[in-house]
Amino acid sequence: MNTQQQHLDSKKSCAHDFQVSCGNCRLNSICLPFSLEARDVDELDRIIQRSKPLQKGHHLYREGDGFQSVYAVRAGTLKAYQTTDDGREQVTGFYFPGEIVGMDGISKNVHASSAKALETAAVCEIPFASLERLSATMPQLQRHFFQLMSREITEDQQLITLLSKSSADERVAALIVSVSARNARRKLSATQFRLSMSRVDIGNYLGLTVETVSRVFSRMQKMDVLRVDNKEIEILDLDALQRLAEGA
Amino acid sequence: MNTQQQHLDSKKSCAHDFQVSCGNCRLNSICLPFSLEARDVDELDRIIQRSKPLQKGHHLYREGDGFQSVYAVRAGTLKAYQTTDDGREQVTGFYFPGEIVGMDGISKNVHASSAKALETAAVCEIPFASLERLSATMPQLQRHFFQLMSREITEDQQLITLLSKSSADERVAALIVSVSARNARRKLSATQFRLSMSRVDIGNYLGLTVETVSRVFSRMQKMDVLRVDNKEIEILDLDALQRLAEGA
DNA sequence: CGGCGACTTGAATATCTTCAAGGGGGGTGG
DNA sequence: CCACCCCCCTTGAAGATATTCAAGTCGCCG
Repeated sequence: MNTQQQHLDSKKSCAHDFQVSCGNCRLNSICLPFSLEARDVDELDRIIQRSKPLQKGHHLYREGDGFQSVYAVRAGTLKAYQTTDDGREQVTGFYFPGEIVGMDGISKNVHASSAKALETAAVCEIPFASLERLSATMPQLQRHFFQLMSREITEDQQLITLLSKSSADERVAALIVSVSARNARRKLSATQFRLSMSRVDIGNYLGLTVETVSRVFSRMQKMDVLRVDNKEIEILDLDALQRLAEGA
Repeated sequence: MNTQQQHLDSKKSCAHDFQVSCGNCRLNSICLPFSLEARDVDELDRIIQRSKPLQKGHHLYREGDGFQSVYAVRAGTLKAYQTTDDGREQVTGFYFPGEIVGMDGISKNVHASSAKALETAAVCEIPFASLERLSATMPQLQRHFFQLMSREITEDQQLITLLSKSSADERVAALIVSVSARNARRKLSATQFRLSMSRVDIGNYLGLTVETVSRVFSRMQKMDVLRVDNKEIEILDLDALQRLAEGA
């Protein structure tokens, strides 16, 4: 890819770039550029702003902030959460590299949730107005973004089903399986990884208390399905875990 | 609106039309045409297919069906639901007139859920390929559809919060408040209406058993917040109900 | 080294579910 | 037109699951 190589070179000259371009990003096959032609990727590249790393605990945006952009996660993990009227927090999702966060702000031009880095993270900012403009001329991009939003919908609905129908064991199993699958998608180990989120966040996300999450981990360890060492997870029996997640 | 009147007349000549056009639809201010100019509405009109009524219990589409279109509800109520691997059903949403159903199919070109009429219903079918094409030339339509999808995301996330954090009373109260608000949006009574869904569907949607839903209704009746007569609901104290929904 | 936050574990309690039984309304067929 | 049946809804009592409260451990950062 000659054009990509040129891009790479031209960008390297700028000391403020933290990553070069979508064209040579390790994640481009699962991220927004997916299914775009090389020349279209370059166009997309031009509207994307790569910012400096986001420190652990810092916010990408907050509930109520004006909506300007969606963000592709490049490194690290984010959590999205809402605060209820009475001050409680609800984690609505975790976002891994290659995934898009911030689409909840489109509807009202205001972010409906906050996004916070669970560990040092990096994101690509995609100004939504530019994305809309580009989408009008690039049908594939328009389609792909529709698909990404639709995927967010179906994933939320899966979580709804999980919260509505499943026991504590099933919920935790489903989360671990999900993290495992998303790791595999990025060519990382599906069976050994570090959970970037705390037990509190997990419980919050799954509608359980910390204590319950902890107990479930212990139980699964006793069943030789998992090996848990603080945040380090090793899946010993992925099949069993999947069966658990589906309510066996 | 002269163009609308013409439209109306020209359509009336066709005996198979069940409704005339977006231009004179009672719901156009809350439905897809929202924020479009009159001439754009006409263009939208041309791609929309108005079908004959959908009988109670019949499916608009089923999980696994190829995705072709999204649908605007014109009359009646639909429920969307998924079937889990072990055969259980999860209701993921109720759809009232003016609302769009079927967006979950965009992501994989296959419907991720089924949609079924809870009472005799009518829908406007919007072929998605045409909508995409039109969106490329009508920025407002593109934007509005992005917004509708984003709204579905934020609504799903609200349901997630409800399922994750709220007691049975709060869940039921929230549903009633939601139905009330959606009625008001259509200029119907916010305090008196007929619930088109069964207790089973309500429980399924809210992650509760039928019995629990029934008990909650009874309790609220005793508290003089609601008057419940089978499916007929009268809200006696909307404030109290809202406070309940927010966890008072 | 000290302290604080995150995690684990146990016992008591609450909420919701499950199981069981009965009432009522609408539709169908006699 | 009435009777019957089926489905939906309601209510009660027993039981299960997760929460709450409480205490203690572990690891990390200052």
